Amino acid sequence: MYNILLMGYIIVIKSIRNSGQVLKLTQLKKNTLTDQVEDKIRQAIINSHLRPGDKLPGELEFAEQLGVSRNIVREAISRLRMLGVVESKKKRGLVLTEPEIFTGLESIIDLPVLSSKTISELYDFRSFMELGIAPQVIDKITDEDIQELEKIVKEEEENPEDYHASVRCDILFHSKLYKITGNEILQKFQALLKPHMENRQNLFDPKRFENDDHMTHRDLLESLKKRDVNHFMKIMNEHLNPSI
Amino acid sequence: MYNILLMGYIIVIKSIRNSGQVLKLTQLKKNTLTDQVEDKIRQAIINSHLRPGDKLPGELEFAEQLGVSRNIVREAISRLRMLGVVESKKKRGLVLTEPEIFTGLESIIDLPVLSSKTISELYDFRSFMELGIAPQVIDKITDEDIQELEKIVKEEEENPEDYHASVRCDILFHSKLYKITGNEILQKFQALLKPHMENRQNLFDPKRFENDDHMTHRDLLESLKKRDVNHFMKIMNEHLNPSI
DNA sequence: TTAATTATTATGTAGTACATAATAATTCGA
DNA sequence: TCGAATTATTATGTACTACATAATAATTAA
Repeated sequence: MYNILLMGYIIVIKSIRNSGQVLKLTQLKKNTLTDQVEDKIRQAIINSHLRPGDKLPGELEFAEQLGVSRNIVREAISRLRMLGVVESKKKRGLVLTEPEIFTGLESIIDLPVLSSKTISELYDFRSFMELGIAPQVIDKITDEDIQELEKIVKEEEENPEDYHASVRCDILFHSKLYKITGNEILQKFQALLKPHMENRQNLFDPKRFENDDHMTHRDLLESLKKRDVNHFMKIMNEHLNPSI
Repeated sequence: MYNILLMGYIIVIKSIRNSGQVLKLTQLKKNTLTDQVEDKIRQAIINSHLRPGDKLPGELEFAEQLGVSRNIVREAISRLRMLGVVESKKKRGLVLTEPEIFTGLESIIDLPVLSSKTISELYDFRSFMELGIAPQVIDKITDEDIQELEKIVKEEEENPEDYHASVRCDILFHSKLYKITGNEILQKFQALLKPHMENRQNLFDPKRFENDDHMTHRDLLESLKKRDVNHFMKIMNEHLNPSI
């Protein structure tokens, strides 16, 4: 498989019959100059083993070296700046920075462009983690953490009829578990999905509360007190997937 | 707390003493025009309830309406285009599209800008999921899946000394589990981290293989055959966290 | 010597110009 | 009259120029 450049298009040729037959063009993908320059700059960063804080060439230098207008270079850099990969200040030029890992996700999550399937998968994704953190939670949980969880559960138990309180406590309870792991990426991810969750009741399926033998936050908390991983995973699974 | 606009700066005033004292400027944050326009366009998309496939105003219309140069608008749109939120074709203008959810993450993951802490947390993040998918795996696994896993495990067992084969089989085995869940976001995420994992042996800690009573892929497979969630979670946890 | 002032320079923004491609409008031929 | 071919139109893609702005470097003045 190789590529040829033709009339501004990059034609990806996956297979060519040598027996005199016609070319088979399976994919046709146009890269704008901006795309190419963005890639070049990214490659330059990788190849030069730059680290956050290091200085990059100026816009004009990029433009000259790549033979494109400063305009194009600015568009490319603008993307990297949005992602938090570089910062640019007047006179000082470009400086490599450490980005927030979910900056890109954050900037699309609130747009009405994600399919319901994707949203649904995101929720599952989150549910996976909720269970998966069990060992870390058991490993790291302190007595203070348990006291805090106790408070949340008590507030929930005192308002058995208040739906909104239930939702709030649910989020509080699980957020606290995230926090116990100490994993900041996890917490960022959860914070990103939070606004969505609060608008979607279907996550907090009322059926879960109708069933008498479903696992409540109280059950989870009591299990946590035992500090038994396997037991906690079992209860958490039954809490998250009451139908199983 | 409120903001004022002064000489191109947005000055965030957090507190003002009324007793005749001077202003206290706690934060000074400059938003470039491009940042603002990008935000405007994103807000426009949200407020207009546009869906993928819908058409957006042209660059010039944005520029006129916002009172900025076309240059600025192009930079802002360029960012959205990179994220896969919009596509722009000549004459047709801008069209809203559904982005890949991890496009942003994908474009920074290979850059040498992430701290070792972040990388480490990412791996933990992945480890959480590896365990968290257990219920879905048990729920959805077919006999064919088990046969396929059997093949992978056998290949691993036939090359007990080959380190690279071990790593490859490890990835194959767990990737297969991801696939069984059917969650595409999960698979994308895993694919994103794969190149990193292959370069980092510390993930495949040799200690795991030194210990005689650690849980192997064979153990995981045999547990899967029983289709017992709790047992599988237990084994998976011991496989992932042999020290515990 | 140090503080104040003045260049210098790279980014930020504006504006013009033209190429290009996709669509719309028009013309031409049967 | 209809359909095909041609031409016009229009929005994006790229280039270039110009100037404001801010941060640094260089210079001058006390």
